[in-house]
Amino acid sequence: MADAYHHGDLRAVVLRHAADQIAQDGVDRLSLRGLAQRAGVSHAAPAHHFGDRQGLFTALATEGFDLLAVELQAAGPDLRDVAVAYVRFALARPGHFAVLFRSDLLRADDPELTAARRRSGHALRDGVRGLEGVSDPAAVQLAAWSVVHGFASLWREGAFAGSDLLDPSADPESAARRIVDRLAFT
Amino acid sequence: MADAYHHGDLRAVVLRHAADQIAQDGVDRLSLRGLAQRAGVSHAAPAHHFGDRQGLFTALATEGFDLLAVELQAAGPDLRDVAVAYVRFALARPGHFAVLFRSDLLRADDPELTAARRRSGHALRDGVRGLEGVSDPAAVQLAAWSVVHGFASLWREGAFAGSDLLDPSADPESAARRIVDRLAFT
DNA sequence: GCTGGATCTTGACAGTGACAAGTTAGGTCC
DNA sequence: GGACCTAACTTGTCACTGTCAAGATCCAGC
Repeated sequence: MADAYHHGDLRAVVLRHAADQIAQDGVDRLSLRGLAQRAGVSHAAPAHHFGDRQGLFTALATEGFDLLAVELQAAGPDLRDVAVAYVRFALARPGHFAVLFRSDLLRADDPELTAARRRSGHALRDGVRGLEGVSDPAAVQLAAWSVVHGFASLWREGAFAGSDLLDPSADPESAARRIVDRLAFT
Repeated sequence: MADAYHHGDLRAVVLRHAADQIAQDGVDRLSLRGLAQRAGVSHAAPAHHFGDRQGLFTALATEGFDLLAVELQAAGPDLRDVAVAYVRFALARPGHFAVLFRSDLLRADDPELTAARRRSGHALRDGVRGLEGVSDPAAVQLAAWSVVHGFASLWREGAFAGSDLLDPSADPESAARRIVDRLAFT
C-alpha cells in the first residue's frame, strides 16, 4: 500500500504478525508498537481495531478457537482422531494456541470470544459420541482434553526435550497418537 | 525492618510476593518495581538478587521444581497418587506452577534450574515403577504427565468453568482422582 | 460537493526494565 | 580499634511500552 491511510487490511495483518511473533518469542515479548512498526503504520493504529492489549489477545484467541473448531470437526468422529487433531492444531498454530486459555490476557466476557470457545467446545464434545460403552462420558471428555492439552503444552515449551522420554527428532503428531492409542477409558 | 539497608530477607520476601501476585493477576501484570515497593525497598533492589526479570522467574521456577519434587516423592510410589499430587501442587502453588514451563520467561540454561527440573523429573519417573505389566513405560509416563499437566492448567485457567463437564463446586483434587482412576494404561 | 464516520497520525503521559554510579552496613584482618 | 573489603541497597537516568486525547485524512452516501 502506497499511502498509509486506509491500509485496508490492518486488522488481519496485525493479527497475523502477532501470531507469528508469539510463536517465535512468546507472549511476553510482544509489543503493540512493534506490531505497528512491522505493519508500517503509526504506533497507535492497532488500538483503533483492538482497543488495547487485551483486545488484541482476545481477537487472536477468538480466531484461534474458530480455527480449532474447524480442525476438530474435520477430524471426527473418532475421539482419538479428534485428540490428535487438537495436538496438530496446537503445534501448527502456536501463536494462537498460546493465547487460547490465558485468562489473564483475555477479556473473558467478550461475546465473540465466548461464542467461538463454545463452538470448539462442541466440536470436542462431539468426539466423545464416537466412543461406546463408556460409563462416565464427562470424565472421558475431561481426560481426553487434559491429555492432549497437556501434551501439546509440554511439547511446545520444550519440557520433553531433556527428559529422554521421547526421541528428540520424533514428530509430535505420531507421538501423540502413540500415547492416545495406549490409553483406555473404562 | 526499621532500616532499609540489609533487609536481611529480601530475596525470599520478593519471591514470596511474586508467587502471590502471579497467582492473583497472572505473570503478565507482574512488575519488578511493584514487588520492590511492596517489600519496602528501592526500585532497583530486586535486581541485585535476581539480575533481571528472567532471573526472578528462573529463581521462582527453581524453587517451584524443588517443591514439586518433594510433593511427588512424598506421594509415591503409586503412579496414581503421584499424578494427583501433581495436580494438588499446581493448584496449591499456582504462582510457581504458572512459571515452571514458561521457557520464554526463564533462563533455560541456568544450572540450578536444570538441576531442580531434573529432580522433579526423577520423582515423576519413580512413580511409573509402581505400575506393572506395562509394555511401553515411556509412553505411560508421557501420558500420565500430560494428563495431570493438562488438567491442572485447564482448571487453573478456568477452562472447565463454563463447560458443564464438572460441577463448578467440585474440588479439583477429587476431580483429578476421578479422571486418573478411569484411565487405564495398556 | 458536502457531510459523517471510519481509519489512521501526532503528541503526550505515567509506568516499566535495565543500567551505571554512588552509599551504607557488616564482617575480617592486622 | 581502625582500615578495608564486599555484599546489599539507593539514586538517577535512559529507552521503551501501553494508553489516551486531539487532530488529520480518506471514503461512501446523499
